[in-house]
Formats: sequence, structure tokens, C-alpha cells
Amino acid sequence: MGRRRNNGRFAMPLDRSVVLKAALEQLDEVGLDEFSTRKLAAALGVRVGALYWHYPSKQALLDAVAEHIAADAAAAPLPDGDWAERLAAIARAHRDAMLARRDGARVIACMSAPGPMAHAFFERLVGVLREAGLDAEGAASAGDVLTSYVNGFTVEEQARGLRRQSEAHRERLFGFGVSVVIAGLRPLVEG
Amino acid sequence: MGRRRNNGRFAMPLDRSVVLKAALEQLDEVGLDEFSTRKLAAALGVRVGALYWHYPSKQALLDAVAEHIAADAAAAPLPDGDWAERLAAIARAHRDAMLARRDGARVIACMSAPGPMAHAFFERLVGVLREAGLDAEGAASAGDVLTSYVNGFTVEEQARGLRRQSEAHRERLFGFGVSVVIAGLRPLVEG
DNA sequence: ACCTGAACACCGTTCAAGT
DNA sequence: ACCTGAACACCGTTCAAGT
Repeated sequence: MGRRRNNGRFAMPLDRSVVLKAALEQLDEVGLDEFSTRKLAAALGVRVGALYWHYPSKQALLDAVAEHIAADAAAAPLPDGDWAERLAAIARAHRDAMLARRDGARVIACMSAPGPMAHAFFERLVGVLREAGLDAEGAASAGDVLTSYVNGFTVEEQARGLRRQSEAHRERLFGFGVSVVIAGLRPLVEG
Repeated sequence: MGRRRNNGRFAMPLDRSVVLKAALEQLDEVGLDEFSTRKLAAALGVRVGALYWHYPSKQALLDAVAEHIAADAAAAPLPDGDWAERLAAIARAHRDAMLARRDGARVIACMSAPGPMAHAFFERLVGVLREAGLDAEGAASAGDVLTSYVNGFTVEEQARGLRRQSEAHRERLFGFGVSVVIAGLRPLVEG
């Protein structure tokens, strides 16, 4: 009868996915700066040390959160349409996935290494650019320009500053930036 | 004779600028993740509490570091040449100023609010775009695209990933991205 | 296999009291 | 004006021991 309790129920043993789920909830509640393994353990009804059975470090846990965000970005549907429309859709999915979790853009920016989902996301982007006619190196470079822009914009937007601007204005500004990058890529694709 | 010692010398009272200078040194030595007010106090030969006389918080200190970086970026000389060359020079100065300090790009990304130097930097960028013929809103939007790209690229470059690529390759990739953004802006300026 | 208990080596911040 | 001393309320991580 010495089983661990959580929210009044006797709990199943933890596994990586329930720890990750609780981490996502804690991140949304307190933000990245206040995110702590000790609070997370308390929310799970467990002692801190228990988490280290499932994840080797706090950073590994945050990397799993980053992968979760990347998975969302990679899972968004790709519309029919020309390469420019598809690129714009990928950029929006990328930003939306980060905005969906508190400090999501900073979690992505601070991840220690891109995981399989981050690679899948980037490969889909590269795929669109290759279909548009770029070679492997050109597509990788062009993909890097777009993702760098989206990351930079969204970190700024989510962390501060743009917060006092209306959401409509931020939306317009982002759409403008995406169209600028795509316009800059156009001569490479069609040229 | 109870005066504070530092490096074997009797030290002058601290002020904001010597604390900032020591903070810049500590950042370069240990990086943002290991940066702590207690180590900083030790390096200054002082107790932790003393720092809080000069800066209200660790974040305020990091904001001062961010301002220092922004000042470097704003102070870089603007070449003669057309708007595109001037924009490219600003983008390079922006990246160089962040790369000059360990984790500089993340310090900029995590600053709580842009200070006067950050504004001065951005105003210079906007000035170039206005001289090129854009109106106030267009110049601000265009300036945002470029700075977002530079921030996103440099955070990624400095934090990880691109580290295993050669510096020459990163340089080329950055130059490519800047040229893409500028090409995307060209129709707005000249159209 | 999974978790507890307890420790270790740190943190940022506050503030009365000293000089 | 500027700093000390000392505390407060936390951290992330490790690991023998329990079940």
C-alpha cells in the first residue's frame, strides 16, 4: 500500500511520455525561466531523483519538448500549389508550432541538438525546394535562410517587444517577412 | 585596513562600468549557462550582495551586456555605396558584434527589453532604408526582416550545429542569406 | 525496473548592520 | 555611499538503499 499518489489516484509507474506531457504542461504554466525539475517532480507526485531515471538531465527533457514542437511543425499539412505557397505554409507551421507553447521559440533556440523530428521538418522544406529545381546545396542554403528568419522573428515576438503590438500587426509583419524571403529566393528557383 | 582586495591590489569602490566589464569577462570565460552573480562577485573580490547595489538583478546585468553588444553593432562604420551595400554591412556588423562575445546572440535574444543602443542600431538601419525611398512603416518592416534573419542565423550558429561546419562555410551561408533578404527587398525599394 | 531519502554543491535575492 | 554577514528559498544532479 505504499504506492505513490497523484491527484488522489494511485499512479502508474512513470515513463518518458508521461514525464514529457507533464513537462509541456509545466512549461505552459510557468514559462522557461521558472521551469524546474523539482516542480515537475512535485506535479507528478514523485521525488526529483525519479525523473533522472527517465531523462538524464533537465536539458534532455527540454530537448524532448523541442522535438515535440518540431513534430507539430513537421506534421502540418502541405497545401497543393507552387513552391512559394508551400514554403509560406511551412514557415507558418513552423511559427505556429513554436507559438503553441509558452517560450516555444526559445526552447527551440536553446535545444542542444536537432533531433529526428527537427530533421524531418527541415527535410520536408528541402524537399519542396528541390522539387522547385534547386540542387542539394542550394536547397539546404535556402531552407536555412527561411528557418533562420522564422526562428529570429518568433523568438523576438514571443519573448517581448512585439507583445505590445496587436496580433494582427504581428501576423502582417510575419507574412511580409516570409514574402520577402521567398521573393529573394525566386530568381534562384526560376532563374 | 579592512579594505577589499582584488588580485592583490586594494580596490576602488565598484561602479556599474567595472561590474559590467567583469560580467563581459565572465561571460566569455564560462558562457551564459554557467554565468552566475556569485562567481562574478568572487571575481570582483566582493560579496554577492554588493552587486545588487549597482544592478537590481542578474537580468539587468545581462541587459547591460546586451546593450554593450548593440553599441558595438551600432558603432561599426557605414560604407559609402548604395543601400544594398550599406544593408549588408549593417547585417555583418550585427552578427560580428554578437559573435564577439560567447553566447552573445542568446544574450541579445533573451534581453528583457531593447535599450537605447539597440534602438540606435535599429534606427540607423531604418535610416538607410528610408534614404533608399521606403516610407516609415516600410522601412521598419524591412528592418525587422533583416534583423530577425541575422538573430536567427547567429543564435543557431553560435549555440550549436553549424559549429561543425567550417567558418568559411558559415560565412558563405550567412552572406547568401543576407543577399536573399536584400534581393527580396529590392522590388520594394526600386519598384 | 523504478523510486525514495538524503545528501552535495550550488543558485538569485534581500536586508539589517557596519564603515 | 557602498559593502558585509547572514539568511531565505530555492536549484540540478547523484546514488545507495529500498521495493
